[in-house]
Formats: sequence, C-alpha cells, structure tokens
Amino acid sequence: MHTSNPSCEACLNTNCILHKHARDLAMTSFLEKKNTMKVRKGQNVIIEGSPIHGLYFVKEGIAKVYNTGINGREQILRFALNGEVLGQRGFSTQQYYAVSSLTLEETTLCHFSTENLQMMLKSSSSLAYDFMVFYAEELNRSETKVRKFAQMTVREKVIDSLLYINRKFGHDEKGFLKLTLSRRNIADFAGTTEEQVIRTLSALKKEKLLKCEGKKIGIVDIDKFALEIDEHHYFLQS
Amino acid sequence: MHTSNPSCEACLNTNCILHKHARDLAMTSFLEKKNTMKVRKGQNVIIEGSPIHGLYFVKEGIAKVYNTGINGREQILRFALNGEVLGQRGFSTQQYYAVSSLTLEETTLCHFSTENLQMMLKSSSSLAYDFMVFYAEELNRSETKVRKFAQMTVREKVIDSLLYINRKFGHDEKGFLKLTLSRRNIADFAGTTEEQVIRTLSALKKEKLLKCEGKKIGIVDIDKFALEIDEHHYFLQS
DNA sequence: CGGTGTCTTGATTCTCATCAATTACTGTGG
DNA sequence: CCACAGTAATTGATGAGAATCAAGACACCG
Repeated sequence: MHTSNPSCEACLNTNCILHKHARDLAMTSFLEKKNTMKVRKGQNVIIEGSPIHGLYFVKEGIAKVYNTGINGREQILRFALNGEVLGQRGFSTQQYYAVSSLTLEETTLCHFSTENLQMMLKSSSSLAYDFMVFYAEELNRSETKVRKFAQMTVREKVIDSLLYINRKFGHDEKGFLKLTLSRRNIADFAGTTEEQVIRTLSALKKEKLLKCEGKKIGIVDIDKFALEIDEHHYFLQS
Repeated sequence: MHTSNPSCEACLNTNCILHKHARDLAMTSFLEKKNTMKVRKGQNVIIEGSPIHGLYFVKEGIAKVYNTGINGREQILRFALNGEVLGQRGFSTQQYYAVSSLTLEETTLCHFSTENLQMMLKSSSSLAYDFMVFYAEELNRSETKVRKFAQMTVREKVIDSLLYINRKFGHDEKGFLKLTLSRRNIADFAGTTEEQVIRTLSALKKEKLLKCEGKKIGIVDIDKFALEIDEHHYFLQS
C-alpha cells in the first residue's frame, strides 16, 4: 500500500467537497494532513462495527457501500466514485461504523482522521454547510429508496438499478454500461435474490429492452426502458 | 391560525438544534424572524412537489413525514415531535419539497424562511456542524430502514415499527404506547398493508406478546417482544 | 484437466397483496 | 336520542409474485 500526498487543489475530482474548498483551506494545514493510498480490488476499506478512525474520499476507482443482514445477505446502499465519501460517520462522536465498504477495482483513497476532519468542519462554516447539503441529499436519495423498496416489484427494482448504474457510471458508444457487476451485486443492490435478477434480465433480453455481450449489459433504448417503471416512480432518481 | 414569537432560549425542547444555539445567536436577529404558529390536527404542513419556502421545527405536537407512491399509497418515513424538523430540504437550493408532512394532532410549529436559515447556517459554523450531524444521523437511520425493508418479513417489520414507536414516544404506566396510530398508518410506516398489520397484531395478541385496550396497543414484555426480531436486526435501531 | 465460482433454468413452496364481506366505531343532523 | 353515513377494523379466500431448493451449463484459473 503506497501512500503519498497530492494536492487537493490540483485534484481532478471537481465535484469533491474538499476540492471546492481547497483554496479557502490552503492557508491551513488540514489538507496536508490527509493520507492518500492505493488499495487493490476487493479490499475492505471499512468494516461495519469497527471503531471509527475517520473518513475516506475516493480519488480514483470504485467502492460499494453496504451492510450485512440475515444469514450474511448484503444490502448494497450505494456505489462511491470520483470524490465521493466512504465512512460517512467518520467525523462524528459515534463509536462504530454503521456500514462496510469494499473496493470493486483498484482504488486510490484519501484518508482524513476524525480529529482533523472535525477541526476543518468547525473552522469553516461553508465547508460544514456543503457537508450538510451532501448529507441532506444523501438522505433524500435514501428515503426515495425506502419508498421504492416498499412499493416496487422485483422487475421494477432491477430496471431502476440498471438506470441508476447508467446515470452514475455511464455507458460506452455501443450502449454497454461502464460498470459491470455480478448478478449477486445487482441483486444485493436492488434488494432481491440472484435468481430473480437473472430471470428479470433474461426476460428483458427477450423483450429486446436489454442486450448482452459477454458480461456487459447494455440498455437498448433508455426512454423505452425507463417507461417500464411506473409513472409514480419515474421522476424519483436516486 | 395564531402566530407569535416565543423565545428559542426559553423553549422547553432542549434537544432542538436552535435551542442549543440560542445563546450564540442571541445577538443576531435570526431567531426573531421565525414565525410560530398553531395548526390543528390533520393539516398538511408541507406538500410533496410544492416549491420550498423554508423549514419547520415542531415546538409541540406530532407530525408524520411521508411521500406518496403508486395508487396513492403512502410511505411514512418518520414521525417528528419536540424540536424535530419538517421539510428538511427547506434550506437548500432545491426547488421542491420531496416529502409531505401532516399533523397527527394539534401542533405548534416554528417556521424559518429559506433565506433566513441560510444566513444563519453560513454565519455559524457550529450550527452548520450540528445540522450536518443531524442529517448524517437521519441518513443512518434511513439506510438502516432500507436494509430492513429489503430483508425483514411483514411480522418483523410490524414488530420493529412498534418498538420504534415505543422508543420514540414511550408508554404509560400500564405499558400502552403513548402514540396511537390507525392500522393504516402503522402499515404505511412498516411498509405493508393494513390487513397484514391487523393479522400480525391479532397473532401477537394471541401469543400474549401484545395487549389491547380500546385503540391502545401495549407491549407486554419488551425484551421478549424484541427477541422476535432476528438477532441480526436486533441492534439496529432507527 | 479438474475444480471453483458464476450464471442459468425449472420446479416447488410460501409469503404477502388483493379482493370481498362483515362487524365495530364515530360523529352529525334531524 | 336515535338513525344514518362514513370510516376504521377484522377475517377469510384467492392468486400472483417472489424466495428457496435443486441441478446443470459455462467460464476461468491453477
């Protein structure tokens, strides 16, 4: 695990909260106290229940954020990439992490200790404000997800998950999603079982709404695809 | 609708974020710009999709926070009381409310306009910090709920909901929950149907885990009751 | 080439939502 | 004070959807 300390101001993740405040914070030493590291695929960055030791920003790569329930079944809550946060409670007075996260590919992370982060937040009200907005928006997304889980059918949940992946990770020229997940991961994200995901994907392929090429999944016609979801859900993006 | 302007510092809701900062903010005029009003039972304080116009604190009373899905079915996200917030996106640059809220009894509310609130938050980093912590905790609760919805059975969800009500609203000497909800509200909160709630309650009564007296529901033995929920869920409170 | 893990499909079981019908409760106006 | 209407609560019957179980296909890696 290689560590270094690149500049936040020069970072390419323009949507990262810290990048936005890099200028204001330049005179302080907070940002210099971070610890940037590269971890390989499949590493547990954070384990649910372990004592908190700060917060990570994803500089490059992808990680899933999840927690573990009955008989080891995972619930994936979101995927984090470019400038997004892992271990969102790492700043607070809570004792333990509530969620786990695991890298899905080689990932570069920037770690900030709890104390450092708290100092930063207390010293800059606009930073604290942006963090607040971030959490408020995450809360919104999460509450939307609660509602979807309560009301959508498996088919809708799978479609919704694919739309989410498409929005968040995009697709190549041929329309194939840039993020390739195992059926199990899709199931754990959509809140169903592997078998149901497979059945749904098969059905969607037959209906010519999806195409596959090896492991890659492609949405044939986004608009038509999105229409599969009940109008009541349609405008609720998460 | 009667309006007035009582002091935040003298307010009895000691857990209210603004009460905590009332002293610091005393020299500013922010808190004086609020608008305290009394609304009767069953009023829609906020309607999903309407343009935002600020944020409400519950001074006294109870409101439910929910949104509306397929064929009018509600998903209740939480209940707000003493010092808690309604319309949590009222401060942001978002255009519309994402959730509705409705009073369950006569309720006194303190309203803050978007501009006023933003000024307050930008001027006090410790206030912004506390708001951030509030949202982070709400996020946590919500993510726990996502997982529960994905993995719990109806019976577990009903039990979990009653435990939540008990934690949040308490019970009288005889063990009856202080908050009485219709079966429909319980269902909308638990993420199931009215009939399923009724069936579950009937079963729990037969098993002597619950008792009823008129509309009141009482948990006979909290520990025994909580054990009904799988150990994996047991320590996840929301 | 065996072995492990992912993917796929079918059959079965079971939970839950829906529908329908009945009873209890609440409040309102005559 | 009672009749009535409207709402809430309850129970049973039924069907659809989804989880589970089982077994085989496929791909990838040492």
